[in-house]
Amino acid sequence: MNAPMSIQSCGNCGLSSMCLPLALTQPEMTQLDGIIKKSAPYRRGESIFRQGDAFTSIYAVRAGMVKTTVVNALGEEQITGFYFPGELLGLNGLHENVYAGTAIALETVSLCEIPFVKLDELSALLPELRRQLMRQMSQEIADEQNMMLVLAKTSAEEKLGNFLIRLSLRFKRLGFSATQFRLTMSRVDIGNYLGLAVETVSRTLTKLQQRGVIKVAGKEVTILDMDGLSGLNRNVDEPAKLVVVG
Amino acid sequence: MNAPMSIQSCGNCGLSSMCLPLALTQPEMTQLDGIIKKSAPYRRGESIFRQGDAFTSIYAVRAGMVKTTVVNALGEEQITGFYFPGELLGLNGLHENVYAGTAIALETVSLCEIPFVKLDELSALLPELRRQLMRQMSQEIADEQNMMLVLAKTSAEEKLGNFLIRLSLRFKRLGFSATQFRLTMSRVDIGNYLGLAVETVSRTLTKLQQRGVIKVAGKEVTILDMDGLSGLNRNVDEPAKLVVVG
DNA sequence: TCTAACTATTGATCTGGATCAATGTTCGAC
DNA sequence: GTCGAACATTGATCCAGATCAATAGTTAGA
Repeated sequence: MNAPMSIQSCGNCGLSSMCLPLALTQPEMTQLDGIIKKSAPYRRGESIFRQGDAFTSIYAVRAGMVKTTVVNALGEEQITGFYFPGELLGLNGLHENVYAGTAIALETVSLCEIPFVKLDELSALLPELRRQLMRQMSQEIADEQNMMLVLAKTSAEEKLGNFLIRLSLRFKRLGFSATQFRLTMSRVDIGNYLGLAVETVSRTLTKLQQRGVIKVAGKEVTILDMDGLSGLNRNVDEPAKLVVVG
Repeated sequence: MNAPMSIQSCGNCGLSSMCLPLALTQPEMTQLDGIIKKSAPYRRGESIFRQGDAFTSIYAVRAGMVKTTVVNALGEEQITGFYFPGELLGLNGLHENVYAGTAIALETVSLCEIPFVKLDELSALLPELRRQLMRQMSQEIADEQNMMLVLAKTSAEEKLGNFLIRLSLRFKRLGFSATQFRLTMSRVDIGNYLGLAVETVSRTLTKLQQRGVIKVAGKEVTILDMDGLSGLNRNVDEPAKLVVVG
């Protein structure tokens, strides 16, 4: 009944720290303050940038959750990520000076905007900022490679299990409960992201609940058996077979 | 019968240009020369770095093709990319100072090695190097997001079509024929990369050949109908339906 | 040159998840 | 509150691609 609460965090995120764990001196921070702009809040469904737009800025999420998508020539859309407070949007835009995807607010979202021109100047002046930016890009590359593994290899159960665990870790990092949280995104979004039909997402969540691994009530999820969730595995019954044989 | 020819390129790749399209002044190039090391050749199957190894260097491919893989907790392996001359390896390692995947030579490969410590110093001194590195990272992020779309959404035919087209574009960029080339990697590797069983790769290639879109002879591939390949689409017959209705 | 071990193709069968269909639930706007 | 639209669940059926199986072809090494 309450307005849905967006993920508020970044309490430690002054503008000057760019939502990043940066160790800067006071003059450096002052320097950043003049450049990083706090954006007006975006509402649910609004786009922050669109695929093909001229690349102008990188954004750091301050509050709320954002999804990013890419569209191919056939018009098929794929969700490429969900972004939490403290994470960076637009890192795929430096390449051709055009955003390679679209970013859409899943709830009320506020951002820091870092104009790229300025960022380039600053990179030269603030080595720690440059390093942090590269680390974040590196992290994104690693994350996406792991996502490729999930998409290519796993069953519906494994995909959902992996998805919930990764959400859990990120809520935890933000200081929220790792075992109980709200799915900001719709089932359709989850399905799109994981390469599953909505119906399969629904069925699989039900199945996991029946098995006592999680509890689902609408958007509210509770993880009851973290090991069970992370151990999801095509061959769980193989050890049992061995017992029988013996 | 001949020893398989590795992809030789980077004729324009002096060590000092790091296999990258960099516009540097002469003193800058001299500076780079002292830092970038030309590696001894790696043989087919040898690893350049392994998942979990301490991150020391970024590598630029000079000749030959490399595959990268990630392994998850269950030991499932996923090929995350094939790397051509001029492309960079190890970009996912900056994050935690550990390589987040393994790189393996698919044929005889030679590399440039750029020690990261030095790279960090240089980034401050050579803005163009820093920008280029960031562009490459950005490119990799965008590529992987597109791969997520391919993995999540497309049929076996679309996957293979997309795969062949992307190979084609890269051969073209290296100055080779865009319509006739050799698949350096095995069918198993292709299947793993695209999330398909080997048998499906084989069958689908045969099907595409029967349809006259490509010609396959072992590892040798000829693209006969580029548009047919790129237009692979679940709903190709829908326009026809409309005609019938009218 | 021969052999053993990969690598690739082709066929037969099976199945997980897509698709189609119907119903139930939630939520924002009024 | 109540209406309509979007979102979610559940059931029935179907099919693309996995898996199992057998056969070729290719390649490295003795």
